[in-house]
Amino acid sequence: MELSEKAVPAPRRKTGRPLSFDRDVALEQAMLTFWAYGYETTSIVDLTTAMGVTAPSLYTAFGDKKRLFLEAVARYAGDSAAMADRIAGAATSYEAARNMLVAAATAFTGETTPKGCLLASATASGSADSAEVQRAVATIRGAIAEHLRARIEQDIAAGVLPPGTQAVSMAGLVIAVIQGLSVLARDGTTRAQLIDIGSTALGAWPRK
Amino acid sequence: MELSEKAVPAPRRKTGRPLSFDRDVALEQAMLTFWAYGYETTSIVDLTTAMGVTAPSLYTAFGDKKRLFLEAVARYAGDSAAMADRIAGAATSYEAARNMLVAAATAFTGETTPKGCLLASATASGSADSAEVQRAVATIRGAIAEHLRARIEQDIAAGVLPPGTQAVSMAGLVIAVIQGLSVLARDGTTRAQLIDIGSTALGAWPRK
DNA sequence: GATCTTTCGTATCAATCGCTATGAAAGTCT
DNA sequence: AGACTTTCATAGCGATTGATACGAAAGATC
Repeated sequence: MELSEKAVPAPRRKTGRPLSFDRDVALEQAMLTFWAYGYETTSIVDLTTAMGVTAPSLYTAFGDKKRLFLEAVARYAGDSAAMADRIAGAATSYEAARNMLVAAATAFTGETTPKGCLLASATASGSADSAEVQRAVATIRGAIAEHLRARIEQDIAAGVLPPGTQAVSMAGLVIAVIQGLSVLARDGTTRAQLIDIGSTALGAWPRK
Repeated sequence: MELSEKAVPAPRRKTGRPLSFDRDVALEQAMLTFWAYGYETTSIVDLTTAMGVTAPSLYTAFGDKKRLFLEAVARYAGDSAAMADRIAGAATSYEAARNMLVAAATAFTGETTPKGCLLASATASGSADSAEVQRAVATIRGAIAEHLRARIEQDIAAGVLPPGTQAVSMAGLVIAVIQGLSVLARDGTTRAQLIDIGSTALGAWPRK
């Protein structure tokens, strides 16, 4: 379960002038800004304004824009990792999928957070500069899909799901629907409608 | 069936020096560039390079970046409008949905076109500047969903689908899966896998 | 051919992009 | 206290952003 690799939060020297701001709070604000505007379309000024920090402080504390984004994604995925934990903990893969879909629909329509999914909204670009960013979010999606796939295989082996069940396709469907819900959430679709769509998707779940 | 409002291609004066380039070809290249890089992350230089046109020519022929994008989207949606036509023409709403999903999975993994969906990749940003762009692509998604919903209602009335069928949720699911397939296509998922996921989603279709 | 209209290529515009040089300030260390 | 280390705020770096001013060039109209 290493979705976020902890990314070495900071060396934290023993001497020198201490940070005048709360690093975690600033990172949280950066995450929300990236969540709202995406990676390339979030400017350093946007970040420094939201974080309440000057540009040099941002760079000394987080490296550069890309590393700040990756750290923000790791924090965001930390919440997703908790969701991934629920995959293993769920009674069945069906319930795991249902929990994921409902959690996604709820998170994507939060009132104190931007609409949609940070991972889905991160990159609209295929530029070489943001290739690493694209890989990072794709890796997280792949990891979540892999966890769900393994949980489905487990149900197949246990006889909860029919032998012919396509675990990869089922897991892929859940991920696709979740990312699709993010798009619809940005379009203004309500939480109730998103949950209905997620519930409808579960109709594709094989029954024994 | 007015998905793309034709957007007034150009006034086309009778006098003056004629365009030295093919406007349709240039628009096609602009569409492909936006498709690959998104709206905000596509620069004017990117466009002029791909279109083989200088910046002043681009502005005199297409207005500004936003109008060029909207016209490019209208052209892209023209292909989607053909897909929407197939909704009405399909024997059942199930086959309409199946055709849409397969067509999407195929288009999103084309070898001569960028990966994913232009509409899904257009905006990663919620900035005020691109609000109109976001509304435009959302409107197209809504129009396609509405066509499919109407086709589903038609099947319900004809007794092809059970009376309790949630047409809005079913149509929303198809749109969500299609937009999700775009994300997965960008991640590198193969065409075969995308088609499998689309086929799996159809398992949610109500049976009489 | 003269005139008019429009597009052409060249050379930019101000604004913003991500990022940093610089020296003063604020701490911890011996 | 004095030396050392790191962050602070100010100011600005070169590069790129979307969009144009300008005059020459190319065609239609008379």
